[in-house]
Order: sequence, then C-alpha cells, then structure tokens
Amino acid sequence: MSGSDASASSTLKAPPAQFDLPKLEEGILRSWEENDVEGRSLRQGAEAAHGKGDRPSYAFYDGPPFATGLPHYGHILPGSIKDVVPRYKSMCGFAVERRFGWDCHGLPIESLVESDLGVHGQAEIEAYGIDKFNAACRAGVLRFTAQWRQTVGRLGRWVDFDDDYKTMDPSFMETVWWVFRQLWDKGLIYEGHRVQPVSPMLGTPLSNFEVAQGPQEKDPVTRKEGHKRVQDPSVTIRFALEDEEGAYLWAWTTTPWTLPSNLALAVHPDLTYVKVRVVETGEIAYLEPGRLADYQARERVGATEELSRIKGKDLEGRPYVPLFPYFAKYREHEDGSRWAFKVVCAEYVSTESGTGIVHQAPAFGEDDYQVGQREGLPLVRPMGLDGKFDETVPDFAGQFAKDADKAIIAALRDGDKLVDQDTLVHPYPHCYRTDGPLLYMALSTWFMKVEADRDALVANNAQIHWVPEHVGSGRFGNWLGQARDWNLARNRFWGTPLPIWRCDKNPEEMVCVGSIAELEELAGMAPGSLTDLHREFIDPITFPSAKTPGGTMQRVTEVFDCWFESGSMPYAQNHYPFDADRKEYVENNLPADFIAEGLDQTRGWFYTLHVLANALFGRPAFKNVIVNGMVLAEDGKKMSKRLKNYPDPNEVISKYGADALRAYLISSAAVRAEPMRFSEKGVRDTVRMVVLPLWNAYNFLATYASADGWSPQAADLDHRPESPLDRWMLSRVQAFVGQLRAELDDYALSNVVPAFQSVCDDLNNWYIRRGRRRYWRGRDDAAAHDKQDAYATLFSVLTTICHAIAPTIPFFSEWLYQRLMVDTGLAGEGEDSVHLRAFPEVQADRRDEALERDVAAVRQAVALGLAIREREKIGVRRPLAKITIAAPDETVRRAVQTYADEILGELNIKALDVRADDSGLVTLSAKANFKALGKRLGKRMKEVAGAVAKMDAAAIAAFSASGSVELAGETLGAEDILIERQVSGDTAAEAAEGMTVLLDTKVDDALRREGLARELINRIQNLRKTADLDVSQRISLRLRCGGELAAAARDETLAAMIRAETLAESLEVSGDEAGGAHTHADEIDGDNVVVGLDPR
RNA sequence: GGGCGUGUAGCUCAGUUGGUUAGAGCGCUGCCCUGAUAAGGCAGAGGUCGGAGGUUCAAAUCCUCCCACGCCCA
Repeated sequence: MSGSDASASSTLKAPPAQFDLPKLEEGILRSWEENDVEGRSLRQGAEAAHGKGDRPSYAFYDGPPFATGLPHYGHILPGSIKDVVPRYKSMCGFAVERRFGWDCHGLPIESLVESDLGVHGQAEIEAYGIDKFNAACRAGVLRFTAQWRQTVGRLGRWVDFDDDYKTMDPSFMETVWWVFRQLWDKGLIYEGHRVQPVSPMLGTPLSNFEVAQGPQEKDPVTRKEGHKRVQDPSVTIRFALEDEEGAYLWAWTTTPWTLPSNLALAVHPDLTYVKVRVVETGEIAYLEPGRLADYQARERVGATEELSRIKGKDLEGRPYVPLFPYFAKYREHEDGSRWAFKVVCAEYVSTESGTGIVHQAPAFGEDDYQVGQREGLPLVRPMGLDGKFDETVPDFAGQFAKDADKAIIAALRDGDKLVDQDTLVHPYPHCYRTDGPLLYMALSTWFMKVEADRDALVANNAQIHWVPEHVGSGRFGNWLGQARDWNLARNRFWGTPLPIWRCDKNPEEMVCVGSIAELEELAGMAPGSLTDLHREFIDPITFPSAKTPGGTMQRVTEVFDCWFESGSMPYAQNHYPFDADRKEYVENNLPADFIAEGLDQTRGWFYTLHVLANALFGRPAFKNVIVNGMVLAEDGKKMSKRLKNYPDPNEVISKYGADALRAYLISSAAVRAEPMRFSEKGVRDTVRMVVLPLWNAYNFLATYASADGWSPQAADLDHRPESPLDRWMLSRVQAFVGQLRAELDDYALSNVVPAFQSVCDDLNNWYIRRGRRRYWRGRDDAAAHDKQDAYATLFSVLTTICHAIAPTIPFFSEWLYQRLMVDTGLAGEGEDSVHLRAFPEVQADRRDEALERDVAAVRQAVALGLAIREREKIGVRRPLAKITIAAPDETVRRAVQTYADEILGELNIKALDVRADDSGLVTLSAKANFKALGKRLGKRMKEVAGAVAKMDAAAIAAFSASGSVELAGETLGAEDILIERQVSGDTAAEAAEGMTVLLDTKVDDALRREGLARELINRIQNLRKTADLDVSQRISLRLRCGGELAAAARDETLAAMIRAETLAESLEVSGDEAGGAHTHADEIDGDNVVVGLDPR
C-alpha cells in the first residue's frame, strides 16, 4: 500500500505523537480503496461462486435487511459478527462470498408509499393504479442504500454492495417462483382459510404489524397495543333446544352482527352446567352456574330453581333451532345426519364472562374457525371485505356489520330470543389508518404444509451448530416441534406475485408456473419479452384453459409473504437453477457454512430458511449460526428514536473508532443471545483497554528501534533466543494463537477480545517491563546479541498478535501491519494487507508450558512481595536485604531460584532464600473438606466440621505426618481435611496457594543510602521528563543537598549509578548552588534537595 | 395467555455434578512505581446473589410460586 513510497526505509519509523483511532481508520479506508484490497478479498469469494479460483469455498449467507430504515446497532452487531467470521475464514485459506442483500418487498415500503401518496387500502390503491403504486415502491425502496453502504463500510465490514441481491430483481423473483413450483409439485401447497383482521373502510386485511400500529392507547388491563377501549353491546340470547320442549341454551356475545352466521354453540367439555327454571317466567335454561350467579348478582336475571346438573361433554351434539333462517339449509347433511346448529365442545371456553356457552360463527373468529374445522361445520361469511351484509342475509343486506348490531338486537327482541341486553367497555383492535374497528373474518389464502414434516425439521435441526446452543434446542426446537402450516399469501401489491393461474370457468383448474419462459410459452409471448414479474406486468397475462373449453386462465391476486422470499435467498440470490454458471456452487454449498442474525429471526429468517431447505432438499439450510441478543439502550429500555436514548452509530464511530465499537459489541453478552445495554462509555473504555495496549507495545518497539536504527530486515526473525524471557513470551503468544483459533473455530466470539487483552497485558506488564533495559544498551555492547534477540522477539510477537487479531479489529491491525511489515519491506508480492495474509498457525515447538508455569510462580512471588511492601509502607525504591520464599512444591522452588534476578530486580531486594518448609512463617489451621465429607457424613457433618476446626498445631502436625486422624468417632483421611496457612499479623509475610513470602525489613546504612540514591534518580528522571528531554540526551547534573543525601550522592558506587541511570556526564554535589537550565526543588525523608541539570 | 432467555458489587459480567470468606474487569478511594505507555502495581470500600416459600447436614446453584425486563408467538 505504501509500496509507492520509494524512500521506505527498512527500519521502523518513530511512532506518531498522537493516537487518534478514527483518523487512523479513515486513512486505512482510503488505502483499502486505493489499493483495491477489499475488492481483491471479495473477488476470491465471487470467483469461487462461479467455479473459479483454487481456494475451497466457505459459504456465507447474508440476511437481507429492509432498506427502508437506517442502520442501527441491531444491524451493526450482527454486521460485526458477519465480518469477523468471514475475515477469519478468508485468512484460513477459504474463499468467502459475501454479497449484501436487500429485502425490497412488503409492508414497510408499502406503508411508507401509502402515506406519501395519501392512498390507503385495497380499493384506493387499485383505483390509483397498481402500476403507479408499485413504481412508487420501486422508486422509494432503495432510498437509504447509500447511507447503509457508508455506515457498513465505515464499520470496516467487507461485503459486496456492487454485486448485491435484491428481492425485487426479476432473477430473484423467478427463483422464488421456481421454489414455489417445487413445493407445488410435491403437493405441499393448498388453498385454505385463515381468520385475519380486516379494516372494512380500507377493504383490506391487515398484518399483525399493522394491527400493532393501531391506536397507541395501550390498554391498562390487557396492555395490548393497537387496541382501544370502546363500548360494545353485550347480549345474551336464548337458543331453543330441538330435543327438549321449552328448554333453552343461553349464550353470550359482544358482536351481534355475527349472530346471523351462527352455526353452533360451544361448551367446555369438563365444566359442569346447570339446568334451571327461572321462577318468574318459568323458562328452562342451561348455563354455567358461576356465570348464572354473576347475572343474578348484577340483577340481570331473577331467582331460579335448579333442576339438574350436567357435564359439558354430555351436552355435546344436542340440536337447537337456528336463530335466523338464512343458513338453515346447513341443519342437516344430505344423508340426514346433523350438520350445524348443535352443541360442540371446545377447550377454550372460559367462565370469565358470558354464560359458559359460546356462540360460534366460524367465519368470524380464530377459535370459532378452528372449532368449525374440527367439527366439519360449513363456512358462512355473508359479507365482503367492506363489512357490509350481502343478499344472503336479506334483512340486513347493505348494512355495515357494526351498524347492523342495533337492528339485529331489535329483531332478536321481537322474536323473544333476547335474555339480556347490556353494554360493555373493553379493548378492541382498531385500524391504524382509519381508526375504525377491525373485523375478524376467514379469508381464502394459500398454505404450505409444514406440520406434516415436523419430524424432518427437528431431525435436520439437530445437525446445526447453534451459538448459543440453547436457542437451537429451546426456542427454535420448540417452534419446529409445533410448527403450523405456513400462510404464504398476502393481499398486497408490491411483492412477488403468486404464480398460480386459475380457470375463470372452473376454479378447480389451476396452473402453477415455475419460470418466466414457461409463462411466456403458455401466454404465447415472445421468449425474453417478459422482463418484470411484478403485478402490473403479470396480472394482465391470461391464456386459454387447456381443460375447460372457453375458460380463461387468470392469475390469483395474492403476492408472497416476503419471508418466503428471504427464505428462498440461498437459491434466489444465485438465480438457481437458471444460472448454469452458479448452479453447481449452490448445490455444493448447501447447507451454508455460516449465518448470523438476531434472536428475533428465530421465527423469521432462520425458520423460513430451514423450512424451505428441508422441503426442497431435505437438508438444513446452514451448519453454524451465531444468534445475537437485542441491543438495548443504556437505560435497559428498547432503543427508541423518539426517546433519543442512544447515541447515533455514525457519531460513535467517528468519535471512538469502528474497531472500538466492534470489539465492544462482539465481547458483549449480546453474542451469546442475551440482551445487552449499549453504553457509549463502554465503547470509550474499549479504546483504552483493547486498542491502546497494543499501540503502546508498538510504540515502545518503534521508539527504540528507530533510535537504534534496528531493522527487522537485517534481523534473523526465526532465531530461537536463549533468554527465558523471550522464550516465555514466544510461548505465551503461541498459547494465544491456539486459543483464538479454538474460539473462532467454535464461533465463540465473546472470548476473543479478553484473550487478546490478556496477551497484551503479559506483553506490556511483564515482557516489556522486565526486558526494557535490554533495549537501552549501546551498539557496541558486549551483550549485543541479547539486544538483537530482544528486538527480534518483540517484533515477531507483535506481528503474530497483529495477524491473529486482524479479523476482530481490522483497522488498527492493518495500520500495525503496514508499520511492521510493509514499511520495512518485509511484505512480499500480494502481501500488502494483513487481511490477505494467512492466519497464524500454532507453532507447537515454540510452546513451553513448564516455562509458563515457572513464570506464573515468579509473578506470584513478586505480587506477594509487593503486597508486603504495601502493608509495611516500604516503597520499592528502597532496597531491602533479603526475601525468603517457602514453597513445598519443588518445581516452584526451582522456578523462583532460576529466575531469582527477576524477583530481586522487580522487588528491589539484594538476596533470595528459598526453602521448602514454611513452618516458621505461618500458623496452620484445619478445615473440613465439605465436598469430600458431606455425602459420607450427612447429618453428622456439622459436628465433625466443628471438631476439625478445633484441631491445634500439634494435632495438625500429627495429622500431616500420619495422614489420618480420629475425630468425633470418625476416621478422617488425608483428603478429608484441608490445611490452611496463615501468616501472623506482625510478620512481614504473605501467603498464597503453594507459596509463602517473607521480607527482611531491617535497613542498614548501605541500604538506606542506596534507597536515597534511587530517590534522587527518580527526582532527576522526573525533571528530565518535565524538561522534555530526549531519552538519549546527555546532561550535566548538580545537586544541592546535605546530610545523608549528600553522603549518598558522594558515594562512589552510588554516584556512578546515578550518572548511568540519568545519562549524566558530570555530577556535582554542593551545599549551596544548584543552578542550571532546569531545576527542581524537592524533599526526601525530610531533607531538602534541589536538582539542577543542563543538556550537554 | 404460551414458549425461550435474563435478573449476582455503582457498571459489564464469571460462578463447575449443591460444599462453607460469592469472584473478575471497569469505576471510586488510598498508597506505590515509571528511562515506552494515554499506562502499570498493591490494597481498600462496595453484595438482603430479583422476592417468597420448600428440599438438604449444606442453596447464588435444585424445586414451587411470584415480580421485573427482553425476544418471539397467540
């Protein structure tokens, strides 16, 4: 990328003074653009999809978002996941096709266009013209694609927007037809009814989405959206039993307009009903006794006399006289058996309201419809979508259903069929557009059979690797287990039309068209003349019936549920099977290797992909899926544009950087499908905790390498260094690479960033911290080869980490790669980006687990030593004479002995004493091992535990020696008692698992003076820093001080140390003057000191 | 109403087949260290483990009910 820079030196450049991640990222974006880096990566995938290239393909499906809104965190989170995995797989040698997709059809855009045009509902749209309406949808649907491309690109996501797929493309739509035709041929498609909410004023059925958009008055009781509290009639009607003279069934309804369509009465099979005589009128009635009491309590019914009790199921089948004459023909089948107007059983009948006997109009309620289907009742729907009664109900013909309520009630009263009339205020769904009440009615629609194939769906699901696992086995698995047939059709306009042509003379005769060519042939059109499959082009196409003389085949009016289109995406994005070029690719890459979407897609895209792949190919649609949880606002609420309770994603990226946002998101609970609270502070902290440590490490290397003129090109980077510190760090990095590979191979993204932070911590706070002096030596130093090792090791460690983290933080890793490999001329042909390189392999021969354990022991000893110094208030600058480390484990003892210099240097101590026995340092106490003893002892546990706790030093010693003890009548073995070590409060000691550390806190004159010398060095270094001197600047130094400080500064050895540490070529100590270009006055142990220095 | 999750320190989260001082990181406070670091080290404060019952010698963990939040379905 900077290959054009002819003057590129092979040494590392000094690091930039400022760390500005967003700015750095924008530079990387430009260089990716200039050098076609993203394009080269994407083309590898595209080539594989066309059967070219030599890389094995890794199939990734990108789920299409609706393009009608702007991208938000609900897209950015899965977008990040969808970038990390393909980048990783690309670095692992696969070709990953990554095509962006757009969901173009459906309600979101239709609703927007309805608003824009001010045209609402089926009738208005048809009057306006489907062609014009669809043209407006087409023109508007991609209005935000530029913003999407900008945000997704800025996020660093590599995905092909040029070769994207759109569900409105003719090629996509043709494959949807093909998919449907396959289902048709397999006999999986049937015509049926579904009860749907209808807005009568719009003359249109509404989707659940539209219903929920209704009046925003959230009902305080049901808390249902889209409902509004209205007053409705509440009527109780008597139905005369045919088989019992003078006896009636009392039923209740709030929708009198459905009574003309009554076909049955439902009772709960297990409820008990009473037969009573109303004292006042002598009428005999059946109903549920609790409900009767309620009517009586409200004084709607007078006193009654109970005659008998009967179970609901014993009422089943009893015939009654039709309430109205209109559909009395359904009373009996042709064979004379009872058909309608009888009592049926239904579990859903409740006793919360009404009479316990429910009026059934199968065309006007979901429950009624189900009961009607089960009982074989006819479907009677005496009105169209406009809600007006037709001629089959002559008394009310032309009246709107709700308006007819009054007349119907009056008719019932006149016929003496009304027991009670009241009103009721209750929540009822209303139209989001017209504000009028919705009517539920059974409408004809098209279904795909799913229920029959549940077993196969479940079996195929077992092959899918779900992350997290519980979504697959729980939510998704349960859903499959009770899957219902899929209503595929919508009475809408902007969608892929159902390719069914029906004969106008014989509705039974249908043709399902599976391709454009087939339709052209049927309709006698010139091949290639049909270029668009939307309704305005397809609906007018008719052709003569092949079976019914004089019949004309006309398309049914419905379009597909847009979920059917997105579920067809694996085939449709490749124009399968029509595109010969990609046919094989599609077949070879089913199921896909990987998809990722949000938890809300469980019943959405995940489901439709699965159902269609199962129906078409008998296979699952994907092998691995990461399900992310929902991103909530910081307050735990849903993110809401209206409430503005979250920061704009573009602003967050330009403020903190995309790498920070990505790292933050993919480390969150959301990648385990749990909800996460998005916090801007979290992103900010991620810069500091994830990106900066790596920058700091590079900064260190670059600072010294450029000062030293060290060149990685001249170095032997494969050299096996001798220093244990180097070997440890190299081993540590191999462990990191292995861990990252394991996590990524398992699609467990949430652990990637913590593993990276951990290795950076070891790099910065142990490897560099302990090794920094190795980089200070001059060129001619006798230990020059050690310095070479130090540079080479640090360089190779940074390079490896840079590659391994590249999929996660693509920008900073690219920047680092440019500095380490490209600027220095190490990158070869085609290696100009880290993202075109191979992911690091684990080099097992560089792993040294024993060494890693040793270093862990050393670091523990240091931590304990620092804790003691803290408690004893002895700063680390003050040297101490001796540290004693007691450890029973021999390998630990050998480790601290071997790396004694590290411990002594880090803790500023002169001598180390290692021993096995810590008996002089700690007191021992005994505790029962509950886990081991609990099961065995049961109730005696408490008593024995008490006895163990009381063991004294002698008893513990005896137990340690023999490995067994008798307590409270129980024989306890070595496993049953835990010995705990505790240092006594008055010794300078600390104990931890397997190790006890003691410091000798006695300070003699020599130690004290050395401590003072180090204090002086500290003041001088601080002054150098405030004076902003270069780290290699030589100085001359003057100190004004007296007493012990002067004695320390005049001591020959200590003075040499001061000069060496501070790069002082001269050192004067006087009692009065300490002038110079830079001076600083301070106090050490109560004595004044003035430091003066001049650059030389 | 149903299904699936979630609820542990101010924040983000660990917490193994139930096992006895409930942990980490961040933040806060104090001290220390600094010849790379925008850092770092050591410690401290901070918890009715959502609530109530129950099982058990022993419950954050198992059971029941309830509450809150999220997604999906009705």
